[in-house]
Amino acid sequence: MPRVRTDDKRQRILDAAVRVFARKGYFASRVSDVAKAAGIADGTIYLYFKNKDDVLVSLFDGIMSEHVEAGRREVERIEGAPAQLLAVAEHHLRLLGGNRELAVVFQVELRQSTKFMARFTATWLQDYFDLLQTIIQAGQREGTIRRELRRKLASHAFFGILDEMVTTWVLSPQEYDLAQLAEAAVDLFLNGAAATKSGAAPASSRGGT
Amino acid sequence: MPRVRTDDKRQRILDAAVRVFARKGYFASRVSDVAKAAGIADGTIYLYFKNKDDVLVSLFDGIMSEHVEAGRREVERIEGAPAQLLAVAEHHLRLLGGNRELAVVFQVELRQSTKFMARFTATWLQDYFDLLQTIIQAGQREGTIRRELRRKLASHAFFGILDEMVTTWVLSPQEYDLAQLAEAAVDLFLNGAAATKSGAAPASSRGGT
Amino acid sequence: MPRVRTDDKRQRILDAAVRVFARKGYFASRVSDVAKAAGIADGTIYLYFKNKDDVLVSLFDGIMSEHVEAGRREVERIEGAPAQLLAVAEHHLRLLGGNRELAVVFQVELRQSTKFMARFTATWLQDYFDLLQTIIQAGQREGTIRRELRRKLASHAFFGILDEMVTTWVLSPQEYDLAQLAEAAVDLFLNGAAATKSGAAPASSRGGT
Amino acid sequence: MPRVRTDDKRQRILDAAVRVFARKGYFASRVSDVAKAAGIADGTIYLYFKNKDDVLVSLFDGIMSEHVEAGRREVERIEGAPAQLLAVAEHHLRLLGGNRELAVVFQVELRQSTKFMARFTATWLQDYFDLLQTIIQAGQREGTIRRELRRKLASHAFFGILDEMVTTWVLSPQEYDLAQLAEAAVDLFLNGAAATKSGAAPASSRGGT
DNA sequence: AATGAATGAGAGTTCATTCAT
DNA sequence: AATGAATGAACTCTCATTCAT
Repeated sequence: MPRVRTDDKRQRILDAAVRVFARKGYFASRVSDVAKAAGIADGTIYLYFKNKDDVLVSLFDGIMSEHVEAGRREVERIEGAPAQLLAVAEHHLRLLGGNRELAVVFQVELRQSTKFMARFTATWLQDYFDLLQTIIQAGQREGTIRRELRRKLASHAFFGILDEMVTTWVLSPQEYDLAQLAEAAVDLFLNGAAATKSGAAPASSRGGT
Repeated sequence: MPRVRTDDKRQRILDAAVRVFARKGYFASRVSDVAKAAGIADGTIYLYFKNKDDVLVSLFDGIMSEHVEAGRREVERIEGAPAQLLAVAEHHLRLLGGNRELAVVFQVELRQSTKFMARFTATWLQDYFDLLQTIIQAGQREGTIRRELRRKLASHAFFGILDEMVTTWVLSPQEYDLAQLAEAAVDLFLNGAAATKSGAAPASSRGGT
Repeated sequence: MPRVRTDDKRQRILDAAVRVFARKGYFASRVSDVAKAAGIADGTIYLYFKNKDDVLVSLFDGIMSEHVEAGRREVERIEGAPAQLLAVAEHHLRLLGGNRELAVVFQVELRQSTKFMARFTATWLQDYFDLLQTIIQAGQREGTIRRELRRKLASHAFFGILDEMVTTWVLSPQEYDLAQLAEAAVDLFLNGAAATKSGAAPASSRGGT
Repeated sequence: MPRVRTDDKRQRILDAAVRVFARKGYFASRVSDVAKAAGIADGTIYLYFKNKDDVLVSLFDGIMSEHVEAGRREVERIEGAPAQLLAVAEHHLRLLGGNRELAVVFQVELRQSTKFMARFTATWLQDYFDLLQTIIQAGQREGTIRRELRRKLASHAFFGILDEMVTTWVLSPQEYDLAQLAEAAVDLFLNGAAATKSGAAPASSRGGT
């Protein structure tokens, strides 16, 4: 029992942090706010995290490692780049669309600080891009994605579409289902990247129409 | 004459604040950073502003009062809701699109804190919505906007379209001209609100499809 | 039997404390440092000591009680104040000269804080002075020590000579044998306190000879 | 007036720090203790010093730079290594012998921590040794100090004699005049370093032999 | 009106101590 | 008896704000 508690409590702190950070912003949140929200003493946080920054960073790390890992499992389970991209998109949008507070922290707090963003980009985001590039490369081999496409650019574009959808959803007062946009995201991406071109130019529809 | 010098310095502080806040974020910025950027002593800021919060709030107040006032003048000058909305949209997008740092503060910093958001929403945003509702109401009278439309909802939708465009532009690494999207914004709004229905369902057009 | 194990652990903690305190200083040492050095859990220390201060104080108490007790036994066993003083000096110098870390704690850490010094002076040091005064009084009776000498002053002087020898040794980078200075210390003391005066100038003999 | 205050206040903080550190030890002293003793607010200390450590270090720096500088001036003013060494010794012993609290901090607190000692040794102590070595070298040229003597070793020995005298004085309950030991110190040093060995007549060495 | 030295409340963090196991 | 996770008081340091000049 005393050993099991550990992971439990770490998670309780992270859950509390998401709630507090989403509500007041990272800077305005005090460590004691998080502690109170987690129902523990201030000092206890420092048994599980190096400092306040580490709480935020660990939050990202945990979510991202889980997300990237889930993505990798899907890729092995599913055949074909389009279906794989759909799985990734659904996971991405369901993850954040299922927890508005988490999404707020990811889309708003994370971007706030060069410090966090740099650390985040250097680690998990890179892993995510690697996963996407693996899928795209396979798609190029199997003929579902244009061969001449630069993989790095394409992976960023795909991420950008998803990311923007989440940001829009976060900042929007409307309560629509984010996960349902997964198909639209993949469609948008493939309508510019699929080996067989359609006539539609999806890029122009976004950000302005 | 002493009034002019005074307002001059007040403005210099606000300009400095926009730069500093945009770069480091409101919380991470120290009052002394703003003072240094404005080329004045720390204490001088308190001759023009009640406190640090007041600097940020005054910033929003200044921009918004000017913006809303300009909008009102346009409404009197221009005939027809569609043209009026276009004027408002152009002004909105030109204002923020012409000063990325100001846009960062408006789109990111302002949203950070419930405290600021609440105050902002209660005052200038309400004035802005009132202006939009006046236009919409006139449009309903003149027959260019659907009569059964709830005005409050419609004004928020119009603001939302513009706001999301700005946020996207702020967060985007691309350097496109924001003001040029004004027509698209009005078109999007009217394609769902115009008295003569088109086949498009606005909800589906948004979010990426 | 359970008492033996108990005392065993108490001693292990004290030994660990000497090492840790000597290396990092009392204030910079954490209780957990001592616990780790003793190979036990943090909380276990509190089964044997009231608090951190008590560890340091008990350390002094243990050493001093043993030292004073040994001194008393010598006094009963040996005849004549000069020989008794020599025995005490040898014990004092061998005790600390045989354990540099212990000496560091005694000479440096103990002096650090008025709090410790006061407690120490009030108890064991007083016992030590009492022992010395008993010897001196006997010496005065037997005619080996000057009768008009104020006993309190003399006991402090004797202690001072030894103490300073230890401090010098602790702070010195040289690795000489401290116990060998016992004779010199007694000689120095008696050369100023002996009933029959010699012509030696004590000042020149000091500093180690 | 507002400008002059600056150095004044810095000095007041240092003076207060000497008193507080000498009484309670560096670690046990709180920044607020120093502030209170200096009659200022806690935060004010940080206008003059980087942090608590910096107060202690600055204290050493100030005293030592003054001391070394004074030593250099004496060396230029006085002829002959023996007289120069005497001047340095007198200055050293008068400086610390004139302020017991300062001496406590120098002899006890400074030694406590490798951190401080290392910084101190690397800067001012090195300057002090350089000064001593310059004197010794000149003495070797003029024939008052043995030519084959290693200068580094000799400078350390001289410093060691003075330093130990101060430590003894600090730890001693007696209230003797420390500065009066300067002659004895130089005599002790030259009785092992002088080119022509005398029979230890301190008075004669004074003249420059 | 302007300054900037001074303030002190409050932040993050440490660590001696407790207590359920 | 022993543990070590949890506690929270107390520390150092920051920085928004004040006010004598």
